[in-house]
Amino acid sequence: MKVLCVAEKPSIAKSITEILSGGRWDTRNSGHQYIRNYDFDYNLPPPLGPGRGADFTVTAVLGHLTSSDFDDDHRKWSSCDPFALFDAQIITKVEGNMKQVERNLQNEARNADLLIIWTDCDREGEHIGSEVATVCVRANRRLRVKRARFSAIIPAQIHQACRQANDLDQRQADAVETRIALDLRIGAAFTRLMTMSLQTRIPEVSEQIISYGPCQFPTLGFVVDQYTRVQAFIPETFWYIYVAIDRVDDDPESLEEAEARLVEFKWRRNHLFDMEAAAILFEQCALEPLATVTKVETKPTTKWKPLPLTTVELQQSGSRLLHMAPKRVLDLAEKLYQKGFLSYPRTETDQYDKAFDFASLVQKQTVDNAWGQFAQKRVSLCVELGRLVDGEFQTPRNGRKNDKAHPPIHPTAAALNLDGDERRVYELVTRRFLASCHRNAEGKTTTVEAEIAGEMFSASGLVVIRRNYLEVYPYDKWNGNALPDFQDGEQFMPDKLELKEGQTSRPNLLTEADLVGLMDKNGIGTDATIAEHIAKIIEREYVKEKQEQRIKYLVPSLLGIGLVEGYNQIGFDRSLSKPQLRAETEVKMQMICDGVRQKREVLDQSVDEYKEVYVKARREFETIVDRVKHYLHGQGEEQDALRAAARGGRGGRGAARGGRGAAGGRGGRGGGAGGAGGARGRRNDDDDDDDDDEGGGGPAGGGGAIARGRGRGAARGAAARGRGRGGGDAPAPRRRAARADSDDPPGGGPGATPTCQCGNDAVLRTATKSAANQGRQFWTCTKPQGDQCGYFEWADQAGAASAGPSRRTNGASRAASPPPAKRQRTAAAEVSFGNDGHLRCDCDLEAASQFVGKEGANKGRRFWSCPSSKLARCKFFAWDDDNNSRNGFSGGGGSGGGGGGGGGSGGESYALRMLDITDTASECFKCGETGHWANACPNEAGASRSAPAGRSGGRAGGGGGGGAGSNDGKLLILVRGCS
DNA sequence: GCAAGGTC
Repeated sequence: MKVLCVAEKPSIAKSITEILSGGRWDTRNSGHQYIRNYDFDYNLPPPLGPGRGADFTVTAVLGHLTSSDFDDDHRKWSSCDPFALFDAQIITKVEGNMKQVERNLQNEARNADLLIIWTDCDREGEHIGSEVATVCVRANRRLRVKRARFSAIIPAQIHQACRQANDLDQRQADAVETRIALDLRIGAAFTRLMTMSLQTRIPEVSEQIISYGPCQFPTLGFVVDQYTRVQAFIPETFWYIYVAIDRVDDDPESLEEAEARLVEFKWRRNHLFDMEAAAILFEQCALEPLATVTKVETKPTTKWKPLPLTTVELQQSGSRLLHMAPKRVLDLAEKLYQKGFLSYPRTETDQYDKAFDFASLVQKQTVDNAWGQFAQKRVSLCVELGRLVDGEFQTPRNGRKNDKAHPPIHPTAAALNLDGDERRVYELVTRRFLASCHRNAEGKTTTVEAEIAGEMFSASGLVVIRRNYLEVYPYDKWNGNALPDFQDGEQFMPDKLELKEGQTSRPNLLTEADLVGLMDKNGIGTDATIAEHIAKIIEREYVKEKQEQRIKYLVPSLLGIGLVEGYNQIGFDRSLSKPQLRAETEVKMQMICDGVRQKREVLDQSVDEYKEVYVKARREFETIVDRVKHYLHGQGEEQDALRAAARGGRGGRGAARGGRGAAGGRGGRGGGAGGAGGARGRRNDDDDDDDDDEGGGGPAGGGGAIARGRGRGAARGAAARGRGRGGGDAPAPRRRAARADSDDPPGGGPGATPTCQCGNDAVLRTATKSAANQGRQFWTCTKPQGDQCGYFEWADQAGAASAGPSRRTNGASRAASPPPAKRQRTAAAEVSFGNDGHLRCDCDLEAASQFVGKEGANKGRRFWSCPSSKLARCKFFAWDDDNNSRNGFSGGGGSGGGGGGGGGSGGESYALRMLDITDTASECFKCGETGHWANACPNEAGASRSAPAGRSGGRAGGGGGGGAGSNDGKLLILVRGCS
């Protein structure tokens, strides 16, 4: 009995042969350079075979045998209206060098009694199997056809699959045929429509193919979407309390050392978008700065080793870590596979079979110069025990994916003579494999929680105990930062207690690795084709690559944006540039597989739907032309920036963005490095980990300290001084837009479109970034971000009080924009003194006065606070004898140093004031001396740290208008007043 | 000249 086995590719044919033949086979040419025919005897028991002595031949195809195209009447572009392609006949035939493959099948099938299909166990595999069966049966009508189903290339499964071969699943093959026909009709029709219409209308693209494809367009859509998101981003300012302590007693040698040894505490509230609220809470802390440690907890932690490697992961990590295009990574892996160094590189599987032979594969790596020692150390134990055992070794983690055809990508042989990018890809795969065979890294984290005036802060530290897999996997970073000892219940005086300002950070454009991930997640393309789709939209010039340092970002081209915007403006139910359409096709294919719907029915319905879309697109094609022209010919800022981006200017953080221009007029604001914080995605992170990194630093966005902690700067020398960020760290406090001197334009009442400072109608946008304001609408300048005038106003506040706030914010004392997000306060709350002349607290209650009873310099001093009971009490506080504060209530802001500007418009009913610690008004309320604060009182017993000598005379920091930027020695404090 | 999916 003769049995013909046909695999999807030569590699599988060989593997099957090795297993079924027991290592003894003959081989023949097939007529195709890549395909061999293997002959051997096999014991195939009934019912399929005769038992011993079945005469087996194993061969392969090279993927799909046939290709599909339109008939002659429709193949030429000029032959028909593209619309006709929806109904044109499709001819499916074997072409080109596949004819050699076909001939080999025919020759082998003629003498065979049984055909066993060994294609991959997925939908495409089923279709390829049906193609094979069709060719073979045509050559031999008596041929019986069976399908072997296997989930891994391991002996037990392969033997079982052979003996229990069942039938081909025609439904799956039908589903693929549906996909093939739909893709061809839709792709060709839309591509011809777009290319022919645009080529004649727009000279710049007269030579270009403007293609549409159900995968390439959503891919382009992802790039454009992200670009739009970057463009639309409006940074929001937030505030947070920063606490840090230096637990080392010696003075630091340098500024760097001083910075490095600070233990930073994160505020449990993270940050607030309401400056008032943050300032109130900060004030509360500043008045009672002594911190109490409420919890010290140390627990073990692990950094997880990487999962076994899939194709998508290989492309993503190759792109991130090796900075290669995903397609190049895959091409090189393919080469390495053909040379026998790597396993099959197109796999969705991230779990190894239980019987996988790790030991011998690790053994093969012991000869490598770079990681051989690592492998040797582990393999000795391994060989000793004959298998991988838990302990030094651990079997790899299991992911959730299994394509039932291939194992995860792993090295199959040592490769000592590779160089260049081939070596780098091999190294990545091999290190990942060795890492996945090792143990997770182990460490311990310590978390210290501390309370200051009711506010909670925490610091955490990490000690790496065993690096384990990290030894061989340098792509992951895990660095310890041990915390000094803190004791539960201990009290300490922070070295820094600051109200800092930060901004939400702008999202980045997509990297290729990001895009691979998005496509994978949305089902656009397959592991083997994702890279091709990305390459395609670059080749079509819809998207440009932009190198920024070592990261490559994807920027849509003017053409790309124009196309997507054009289709979006036409307004289809389901946008052509979104992944939903592809997802729907996928659902339909699944229905065919499940037998719920027939191929013909799905095809007819889908074609009808796409015909409608086509007709609408053709009817309104002028919109697309218009949008493409708008971008290609337009001279606006955005177009210029995109052109610059395409040429290779800056790109990473928004090609067409003009920095923080929108926030103009914010003199002296620090935090130039804003945005580098934890809110960023991981895409810029070279770390290849996929799990829970420790740390993460402070709140997102950069920050400028508004108020410095105790002024130790002068006493300790420059090292401990403020960091002196660009232009002065202390801004004048952000002011509310509310002003009495309205310069409202006529007719600018509620409901009208406000005018920005350029004199144009403002545009209404929706905030997306901060949780606090998500979905909230605001008015802003219509110009591109880099060129905006800075006008900003929340829609729900705009024009709300025609007697009070201006609709416009222009003028010298205009609020810098964008303002903090905060609720509009009631009119009553803005008045600090009632009609009766009484001071009123934040609750708008008549403030109650009390006298300080506590021993100290302030004993007997009168102050005003909220009259409510302790729990309900607001944070209002004012010294009765503080002239400044009384006078300051009526618009005395703007004494702020550092930042300069902004402060002092009249009519503000409350203001943040900078109190200089050398002012008499700022004497320490513990000892009554000036020159220091209470939190650094050298005369105070019981503070955990004693003040360094000489501090009391030192007024730290310059604080002058936008100068050196240090604000040490100044306390920003909220005081309230009235006009 | 068009798509997307296999493969070398």
